[in-house]
Amino acid sequence: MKRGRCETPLNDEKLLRWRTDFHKALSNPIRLQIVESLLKGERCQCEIFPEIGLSQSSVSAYLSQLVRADILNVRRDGTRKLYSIATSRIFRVLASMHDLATETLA
Amino acid sequence: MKRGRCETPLNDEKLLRWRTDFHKALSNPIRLQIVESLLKGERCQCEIFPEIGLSQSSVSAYLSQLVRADILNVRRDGTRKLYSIATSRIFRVLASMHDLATETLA
DNA sequence: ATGCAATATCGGATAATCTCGATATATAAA
DNA sequence: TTTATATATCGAGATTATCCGATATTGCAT
Repeated sequence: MKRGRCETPLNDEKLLRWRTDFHKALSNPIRLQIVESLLKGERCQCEIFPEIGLSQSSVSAYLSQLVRADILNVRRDGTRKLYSIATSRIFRVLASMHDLATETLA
Repeated sequence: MKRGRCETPLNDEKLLRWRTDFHKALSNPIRLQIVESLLKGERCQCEIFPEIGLSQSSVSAYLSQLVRADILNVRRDGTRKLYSIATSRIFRVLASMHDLATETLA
């Protein structure tokens, strides 16, 4: 009985959790702004947090949260950490969300 | 200086708020389940809340929240209230979110 | 090793969310 | 008008989120 190449068929519970965690991560204006500020490319925390206007510790925690939600990637660059949007699929969802918002508010 | 048919050009602040409110509304497993249960069509609260397994008052509040976030529509039908997904654009966003989740977890 | 700059973590204060039971309101029917 | 059903609102306790300053850690250069 072939069912595709997935051994453990996608658990609905896990799927639901992942989706709510995704939404929770973007349910805060600061975090959404951080993500939006990465649409044009990779940036380090040291660039992000002064322009956000929140303490370094808060922005650090927010960035970790966004990474845990699979929304951002991190990589080291010497003493810094560079953050970027995890996958092109995230771009697509963000774009469709922006469209939904503008059309709904229009 | 023509700028399209929108008098007050879309305020970024309002847009950001709407988007975070949208995500917040879907950041709870119960609320996401409620929305998903409406994918097949309109239903009343009296159908929804027993299968959700939460108190009537909680589900009532959640439904109002989803309406306020422009995710659901309501209409009266006698003593009941029928809820449905607000627009087809919501369907599209939900579908793209489902795809993102399954692909990310795969 | 020492110092510096970037990032992470901890403890805590305040605010928001979740959820309930109890109660109030609204609609329709008898 | 009274009753029954569906929905809404209130008050409260438990949990979680938000944010900070202080402190720890990490990696690089000197």
